[in-house]
Amino acid sequence: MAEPAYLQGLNPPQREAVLTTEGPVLVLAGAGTGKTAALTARLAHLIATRKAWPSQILAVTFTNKAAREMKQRVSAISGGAIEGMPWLGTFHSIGARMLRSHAELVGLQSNFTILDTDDQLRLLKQQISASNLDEKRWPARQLAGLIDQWKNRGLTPAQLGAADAEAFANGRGQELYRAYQDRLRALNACDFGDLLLHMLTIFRAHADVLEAYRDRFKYILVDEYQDTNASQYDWLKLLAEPRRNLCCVGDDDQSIYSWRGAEVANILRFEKDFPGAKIVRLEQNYRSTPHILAAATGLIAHNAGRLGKTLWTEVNEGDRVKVIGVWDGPEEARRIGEEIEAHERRGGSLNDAAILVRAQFQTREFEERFIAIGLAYQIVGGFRFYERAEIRDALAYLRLVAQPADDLAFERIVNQPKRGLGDKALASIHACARATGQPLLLAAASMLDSDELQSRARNSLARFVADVARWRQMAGEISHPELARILLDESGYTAVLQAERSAEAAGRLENLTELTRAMEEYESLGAFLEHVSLVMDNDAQQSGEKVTIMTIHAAKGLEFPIVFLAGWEEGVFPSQRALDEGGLASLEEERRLAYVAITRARRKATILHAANRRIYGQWTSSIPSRFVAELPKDHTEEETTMSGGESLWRAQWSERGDPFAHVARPSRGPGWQRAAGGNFNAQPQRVVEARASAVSLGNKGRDDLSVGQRVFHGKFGYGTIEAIEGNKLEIEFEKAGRKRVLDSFVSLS
DNA sequence: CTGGTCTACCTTTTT
DNA sequence: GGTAGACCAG
Repeated sequence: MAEPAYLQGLNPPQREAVLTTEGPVLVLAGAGTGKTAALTARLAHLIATRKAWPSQILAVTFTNKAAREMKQRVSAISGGAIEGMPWLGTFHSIGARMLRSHAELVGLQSNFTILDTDDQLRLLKQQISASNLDEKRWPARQLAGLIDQWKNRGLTPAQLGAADAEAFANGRGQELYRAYQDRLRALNACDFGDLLLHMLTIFRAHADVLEAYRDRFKYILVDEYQDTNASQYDWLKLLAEPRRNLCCVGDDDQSIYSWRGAEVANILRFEKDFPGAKIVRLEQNYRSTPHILAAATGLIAHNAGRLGKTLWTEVNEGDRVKVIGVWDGPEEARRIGEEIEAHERRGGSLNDAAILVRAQFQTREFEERFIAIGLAYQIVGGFRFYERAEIRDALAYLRLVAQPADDLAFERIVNQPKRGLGDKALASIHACARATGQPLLLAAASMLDSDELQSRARNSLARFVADVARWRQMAGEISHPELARILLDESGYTAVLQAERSAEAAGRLENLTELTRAMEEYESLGAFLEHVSLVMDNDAQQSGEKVTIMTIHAAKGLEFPIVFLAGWEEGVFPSQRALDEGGLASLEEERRLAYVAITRARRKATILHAANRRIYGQWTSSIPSRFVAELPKDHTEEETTMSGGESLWRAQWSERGDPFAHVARPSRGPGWQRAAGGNFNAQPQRVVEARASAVSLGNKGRDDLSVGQRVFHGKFGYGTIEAIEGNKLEIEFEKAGRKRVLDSFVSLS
């Protein structure tokens, strides 16, 4: 009779989702149907009934935000009695945690670095130019995208199918992918995709490891199941067998991450994968008014291949969804500003309002307007704290100290602040590192007592190397925030910023202080670096009331009383890219995105579209999004602020053969790229630099050198070996005089 | 080797 | 329109 607290207030389907603990369960949870409440209750139930200890439950979410929220709610619901669940987290953070324990099985050490997109790109760029490919024709971005896709599908270089192996630069994709993986291993690093892919590899090759995890996880819970990609799916499936106590929660209508490899198919075929699965539908909506719900439902009905849900609500009032047509972008911002001010005058809070946009660039218009009228706003997503240059520099210092093999960190900071170590010096260090197979830092150290570098460069490099060595030693002795402070100080980094005396520099210094402060919350440098690479979200500081501006993607899972949906125009939303490239599938994804957008609103949703907008600094006219026309008329209320009235829109609607026929836009579709790529395969091979080839030739253990021998050095020319000491040679050069050089830089003459 | 100018490309969306 | 990378002059 005394019903546990966590069940109170749950409706029958929610209870079913909570109480069906054994066997596969798929919870189809429509927007605003109390999904998180059910999920957390389920966790509480498992723990309260002693079906499992917190440590025996694997609970996976997609975003850190979701993980954090679930953690908080579970501990609140259980009275904080249970210590946090150790295996509740994002796919990536759990993957990282597992991989740290088994890193050696894939050739990594457990303190491997997790690279972000930026590092990844730089690495690939190097790889591409090392393969004598034209970086312009074969952009690293594209290769990164491909590799990402492969990893999302769970494919290692060896597992690429014939079609994929042909991809990129006339079939060199596979080779580059393999080289990239080798390079990562050498750097003791991995990228996001590897966190899962490596674990898959390990699970498949080491039954004992898999067994141990299967044994541990009595129950598995997956949030946002519609967003899982193939490799996450495989990962889950491996772990869920043979118990099959797998509960997946999702909504096929809210699948908006296919560009990231998410496969809606995963949710659509759940029953087939797990025969006897129980399907629970959460359809009672607690969030929105009937008009909002009906508008969203009517819109999404234009998509085919849905599992189908009927959202309903007990609420029985509310306004229709308002659709406003305005003349241009600035007017759109002005109009929304006015609406928000009106809401404020009625005593409403700024926190009630959110502006949701399709793409990040749309936020600028609002930012400008709101600064002008002094309206407090907050842009979520945008520039992330950890992506700022000064933060990345500071992190690179820390990474290099924690991990001397981190070449990317070395490259980033070796001349930051300026030490007179430019491209030339770096190229030398690179050549040496490549020849000797050492990380850059060690190669740099070994070059110090040679004459490979000019004395000025050598001196400052010597200082740098000694600094790093000293910091490494200190790392063991002092706290990591203290280390960070010392490091920024002694490297001269802060001094440079202080000398600058600009507002911007002051801001950067503040950011660095904030960074060291943030470090204090982590128990070790390693823990902090892990946090940084995985939890790249900006912990929004909620001080004071603010209007929130963000992308629809970022808004998923959130709700606001008043929502403004800006830029519903063809080419903006749905985006031009989606229209050009993805065909029907990507149009449907855009529509799901629209569905997500509308269902964020509790009380009032306002959709806007502008007739003119500046895109790339060019005024472009556009027509209302097809999604506007797809909204059921009974639930909308249209308004236009243009003097021409609706007739203007009608005129544009009628010429719908090619809605963009009148709009000038660069003809650069995927077809163009393919054509361009196919035609220029026989580009002349670049002449390999003499010195580079000399270096790679001389690499095999230099037992071919002896005193008195005549050799050639790329920089100093011909000379005779006077003495040999390890890998260092003392050479009397015919033109340059007596020098000490590394053996890897000379070749037999 | 640095600091300036010029140009190409860009805008999806995120872990 | 703005930025990041390339390119060139001190």
